[in-house]
Formats: sequence, C-alpha cells, structure tokens
Amino acid sequence: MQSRTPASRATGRPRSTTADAAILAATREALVELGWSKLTLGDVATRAGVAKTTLYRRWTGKNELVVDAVAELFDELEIPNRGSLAADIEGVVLQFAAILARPEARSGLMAVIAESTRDDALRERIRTSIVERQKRLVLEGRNRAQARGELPPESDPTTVDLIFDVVAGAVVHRTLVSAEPADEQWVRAFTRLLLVGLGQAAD
Amino acid sequence: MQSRTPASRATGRPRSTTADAAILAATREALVELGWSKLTLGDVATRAGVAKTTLYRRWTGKNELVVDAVAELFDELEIPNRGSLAADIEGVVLQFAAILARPEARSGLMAVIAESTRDDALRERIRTSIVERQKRLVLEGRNRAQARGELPPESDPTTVDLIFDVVAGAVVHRTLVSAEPADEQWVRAFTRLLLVGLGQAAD
Amino acid sequence: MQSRTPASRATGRPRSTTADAAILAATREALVELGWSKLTLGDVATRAGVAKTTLYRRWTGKNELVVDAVAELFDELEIPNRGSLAADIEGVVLQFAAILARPEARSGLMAVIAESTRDDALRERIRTSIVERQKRLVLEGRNRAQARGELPPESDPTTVDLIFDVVAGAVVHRTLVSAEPADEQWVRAFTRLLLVGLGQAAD
Amino acid sequence: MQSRTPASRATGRPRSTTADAAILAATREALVELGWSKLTLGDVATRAGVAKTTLYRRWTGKNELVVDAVAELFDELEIPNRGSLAADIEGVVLQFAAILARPEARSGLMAVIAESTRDDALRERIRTSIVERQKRLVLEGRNRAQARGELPPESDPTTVDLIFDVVAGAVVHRTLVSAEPADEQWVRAFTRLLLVGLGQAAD
DNA sequence: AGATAATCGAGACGGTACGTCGGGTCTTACG
DNA sequence: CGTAAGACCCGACGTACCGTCTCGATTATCT
Repeated sequence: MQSRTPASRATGRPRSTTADAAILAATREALVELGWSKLTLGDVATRAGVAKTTLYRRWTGKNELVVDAVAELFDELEIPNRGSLAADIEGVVLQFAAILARPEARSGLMAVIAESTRDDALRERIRTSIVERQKRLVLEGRNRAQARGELPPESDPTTVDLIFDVVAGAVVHRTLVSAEPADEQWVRAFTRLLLVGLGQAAD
Repeated sequence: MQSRTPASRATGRPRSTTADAAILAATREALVELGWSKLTLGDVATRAGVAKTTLYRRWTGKNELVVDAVAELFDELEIPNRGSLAADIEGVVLQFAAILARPEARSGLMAVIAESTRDDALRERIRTSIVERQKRLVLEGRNRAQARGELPPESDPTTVDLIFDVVAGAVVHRTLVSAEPADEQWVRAFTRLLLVGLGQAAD
Repeated sequence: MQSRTPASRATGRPRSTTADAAILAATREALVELGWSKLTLGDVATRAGVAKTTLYRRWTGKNELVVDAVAELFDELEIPNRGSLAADIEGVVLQFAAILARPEARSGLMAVIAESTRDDALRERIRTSIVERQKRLVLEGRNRAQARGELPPESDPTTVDLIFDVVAGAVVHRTLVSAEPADEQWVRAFTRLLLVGLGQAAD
Repeated sequence: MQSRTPASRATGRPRSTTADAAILAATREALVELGWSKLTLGDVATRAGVAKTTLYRRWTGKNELVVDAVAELFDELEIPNRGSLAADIEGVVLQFAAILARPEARSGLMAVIAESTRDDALRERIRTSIVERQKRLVLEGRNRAQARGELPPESDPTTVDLIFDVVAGAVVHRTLVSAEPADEQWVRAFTRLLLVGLGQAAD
C-alpha cells in the first residue's frame, strides 16, 4: 500500500513488520476519537507505540495515511446472493451504509476526498485503493443478474461507472450530507427507484 | 447567515455592513487559490482588508465561514422549464455540475461535510444553509411534471428527500470521487436511469 | 498634571470633573491587584466607570497615567522636626520606606522609570512630577540643620542633588532590589553612615 | 542560569549549545534598539536565528530572559587596585556607571526590577543572578582596605549589604531617575560623602 | 567475530498558523 | 461638544503541529 522499495533492501536493520498494522489501527482509533482535523501524526505515533520518524518513513503525510487506514474498511464488503437483483442490491447497500455509520469511515473518507480535490496524487491513490477496488461489487452483481435473466446481456462499460456513482453517491449523501440513516425502509425505496425509475415508482 | 442578534444592537459603533460580503468573497478567492487545508483565516482577513478580530467576531471558525461562503454559490441554481421532465432534470443537473466544477465549491464543500461528521452544529448549519435550501429545486420540478401529467399526483414527502440524495449524491460522486466530468453524455445517461430505472435502461 | 487646554473651552458639554480622580484611583487600585504589566487601560476605564475614549482624551497612554497616579503618593511626605539632623533623616526615610512598601508605588514607580529610559518626555514628566517636587525635603532638612548649627552654611547646589540621589537610591535599592525591609534598624545604620561616613562608622 | 536538568538528558536530540549565547546576545541587541516594552520574543528569536519554540523551551518568558541577558553585563565589573580605598571606590563606581550608561542595561534592568515587585520567582532570580553575585566587589574592596589599615577589622555582615545598597542605589538613581551622568566629578563627591559623611563633607 | 548499515525511540529544531488579548482610533446615539 | 458603548485595525502573545534533524542504541546482513 505505501511506497516500499523492497528491491534495494540488502543490509541494515529491517523495518518492523508489526509497525504498519499498529499505525493503521492507531489511525482508525484516533479518527474515531478526534476526527480528521484534530488527528495529529504525533498522536498517532504515540498511540501506535512508535516514533514519529518511523511513521514518516512509511507514509508521506496525513492524507496518505488516512487513505490507507480507511481503504481497509471497505474490503469487507461482499455482494450477497439473495436470489434476485433487488435483494442483492439491498444487501450490499445496507452493508455499505453500515460501514459509513462508523465514525472512522465517516470523517476519514470525506476528508481525504476533500483533500484530493487539490492533490492529483492523492486522488489517484483514492481511486486505486478505494473506488476501483469496490467496483467489483457492481460487476459481480450485474453478472449475476444477467445470468438470472434479470438484465439483458449488455456490455457498455460506462454503465458500471454510472451505477457505482449513483449507488455510492446516494448512500453517502443520505448518511453524511442529509445526515439521515440509510435504514431498511430507505434502502427499499432507493432500490425500487434504481430498478424501475421515477416514472413507474409511484405505481 | 451568521448568528446576528439585531435586536440588541442599540449602542456602540455598528458593525461594518460591507465587511461580511468582502470576507465571504475573500474566502472563495482563497479557496480557489489555496484549497481548504491551506486556507488560513489570517490570510482571508488580509484579502478582505479586515482585521482578524473582525472575522472572529462574526464567525466562530473556519468551518462556519466556509459553509456560508460556499452556500451562496448554490443560490444561483434554477430549474429551467424546457418542456419535459427529462429535459428539466438534465438542465438542473448540468448547472449543478458546473458549480461543482469550480474549485471553491469542490474543496470547500467536501471539507465542511467532512468536518460536520464530528460537529452537530456544523451539520445543522450545512443542512439549513445548503441542503434544505436547494430541495426547492426538486419540489418545483416535481410540481411542474405533475402539472404536465408526466408524474402522478403523489404526495409522499420522503420521495423528495430520496430524489435529492440520489441526484446530488450521484453528481458529487461522479465529479469529486470518481473525478470524471459530469458532461452532457453522462447527464443524459443518468437522467434516463433516473426516469426508467435499470430494468428498462438497456432498451 | 495632565495636558489640559482650559483656555479654549467655550462651548459644548464640559468635561466631567469627577472623572480624573476616579481614573487615578482606579489606576492605583489596578496597580495593586495586577501590577504594571498586566494593567490594561480598558480595565482601568471599567473600574473608573468611564469609557476608554474619556481616558485617552486626558492622558496619552499608560505611562503618563501611571506617573500621575503614583506621583500623588509622594506628596504626603514631610520632614519632621525631631530636634536633630539624624532624627530628622531617620524620620523622613522611614516615611519614604513606608510608601515604597505599598504595592501601587513599588511596581508603578519602577515601571515608569524603566520606560523613561527610552522616552524623554516621560523622563521629564517624572522629573517634574516626582523628583524635583520632593527635593524640597532635602532643602528643608538642610536649612533646619544649618539653623541648628549641625551643618556649615554651605551653598553648593549640587550637594542637594547628591544627597537626594544617595538617600532615595539607597532606600529604593534596599526595598526593591535587595528586597529587604527598610526597618528602623537599617534606617539607623544608614543614617549613621550618611552622617559620619565609612571611616568612622565602625566606632 | 536557566533551569537545565543536565542529569536527565539521556535520549533524544541534545539541545543546541550555541543557541543560548545567540539568544542572549540577540536580546541585548534588541534591548538597545527597541527598549524593554517594544522588545518581542518573536523578534529576539528571529535575530538569534532560532525558532520561537526554542526560546520558550529555555526561558519561561520575557522577564527571565532579560534578567539573564542583563546579568552577564555586570560580570565584567572588577574592583581595581589603585592603592587607596577612595581610589578603589571611585574606580568601581565609574565602571558601574559606564555599564548603566549602556541602553541595554538601562531599560532592561529597571524593567525586570519593576516586574519583580509582583513575582517572587523573578525577584529571587534577580537576587541570585545579579545582586548577590556582585556583592563580591564590596567584600573584596573591604578586605583590601582592611589589609591596608584603612578600615578597622570589622565583620558585621549587614554592613556589606548596606554599602552595596548605598553605592548601587546612588549610582542607579543618579543615572536613571535623576538622569544625570555619573561623571568623575560626581563620583569624587559621592566617594567623599561615603567615606567621611555629611558632617565633614563640607570641609 | 567484526564491520557495516539501516532501523528504532526520543526529543530538539526552524517554521507556520492558531485563537486571544490589549492598544489606540473611530463611529454611532444620547445628553 | 462630551460621553458610553463597542466595533475597528493592528501587532504580539504563548501554544500546537508540522516535517526534519540529530542523537545513542538495536538488529540485521555481509565479510
């Protein structure tokens, strides 16, 4: 995840193998307690039982560290096989909402996105570590729905991006901006809208 | 916008009436040049030709100031009357995307949302100043579509919230997270998805 | 004391006559509680029940105000007639020491002297308001001693200055720098030294 | 001079050894140019080529810093051996007057004394760093005069304090309060007064 | 075994911005 | 005009973190 250069490592004391995980865990812990803006790297280092030097040797700054700490959270997402497209969508959206309900995800994710608007390297890191990695969910769900015959065998690749933006964007907006819970009722209404559209939604 | 108490202002020198606008404009200018994280209140004060104390007398901190500075940007949004619901949606989404393309909106908006995850007062301020204020667009669009007969005369109030989250969330996610432009082509695809849903989208 | 211009006062509301005394009293009170460096003019104004404007209209700054407030303290000094030069000296020195034991004199006096090292106008004000005004004590004491025949009828004017510097300097140094009390025992030893000198002091 | 704890310094980067001297020199330089009240710690740090934090790590505030900066000035005092007590006194008093003629001593010394009237720790620091340290001059002068037979072999310890207060006080008062130069003529008259007293001074 | 070399904890370093405080000025409405 | 109130600009305060650096002490691999 961070920019190691394992090739040139021949001699000298090797880096502590446990430090990385300790630092990322300490980062999430600090995010929960303090939030993004009050999180300091000195504090993270102290929590991780590590010197500040060690931290800076592995990450270039606060942004990169938090991206890595947050990215891991989303790896636990999985699209369930509930027998229908609607049920599958509802399942994964609920999982996503559950992650966004955790404070380390809430403040960490939005903050690095905000920073990324002025930092191309950071944006790329986010894209690689989070966005592209989770598009697998949309792909898998579509494949399954096509196998079931619920969706036509289409192959427009931009549709995946569109759906990802709509699903992720709606859940994020609901939970973080509107600050309302994405509970089962909301998820059902959202899924219905996604499947049949506005025109038929009122049937 | 900021917490004035105009009732109790009887004595002493009155607050400068021009300072507010100058400060908000300076804030947007600084957001463009520096972005959220490098924006300092001292710098904003200097740009506005105002003392730091004057700034702190009116806003409690960076977050509140930026919320107010950004909120004004969205007031220029208007839902056009293009004759059909699809065309109306496309029009307002394009306007929204245009605002989000401006750097002062990009970094400012996301940053305050990030901070609001740990600050209830800030979240309320965002909700009042930005979110609720712009829901008027969804309401007006729906009314117009119902008058045209494009939508059934429905009155579920949560539908407005849902649509707002889906539209705003999708555009924000597209432009800021996926970091792709919300151009005409994308907007058309998104509007189609919104109107007819996934099931019919591939016709 | 302060720079009034009573000639040109013809029209308009007359200055409050009680304000001056209230301000000087408030200054001494604040000196006691806070000391020189923590004394603020805003606080003095509040204590005196007066607006800051009123204060600045009458004094140009903190230094001038404190000089005036402190100068009044020394006006109560009087050289007693105890029948002998030694007794007279001891009496006036004890009075002087008593004034220097009061906190408003301690911190106020030294502070304005310190400031006067960089401010000629302030130094002149101190000289006029305090130093020259109290040299009357030395003159009177010498005249009385000459009348008694204790001192030869000398007329070197610089001797007065010398004695004043020695007496005032010694007491100030004893109380403020060495921070020891100028009690009766010390005053007796000092007077003996002053009268008969080091050579005979050990008899 | 400042509160080092050299015992506990085992780990971490050691403090810069050159910084102390640079800071004290910068302090004296700033005292000359600006005087006490306009001297700022930020400016001193800049002059010394040092960060403000480094300065605050070693001194607790302006007062303590100036005490140390000024105290060094008096270390150059030495009582000369001119063959007689009178000549020795005149010599050291002239040296003392020369130091007090320097602006860094004038405003710095009086200001810290003024502050010390409200700050016991500061008073103690002044006493240790300046007053007690220079009493060596009186002791040495007395010993030499006793060896010469000019003074009786007396041993009252309070006499040293008394003489110190009288000499230091008189010179300080002459130069800073009366604001007249302590030139050779004045020093001669003062020494005569000190040796033979008022009674015989008019011979 | 000893040399070499990169890592480690610790903490001082030069900076930058913070949010507050006080100084002295100015602008109101009132007397 | 004087006054009380209080906003104004300005500059310094002392603190907190930043990211870098310099230590002595480890802990590996390579002679």
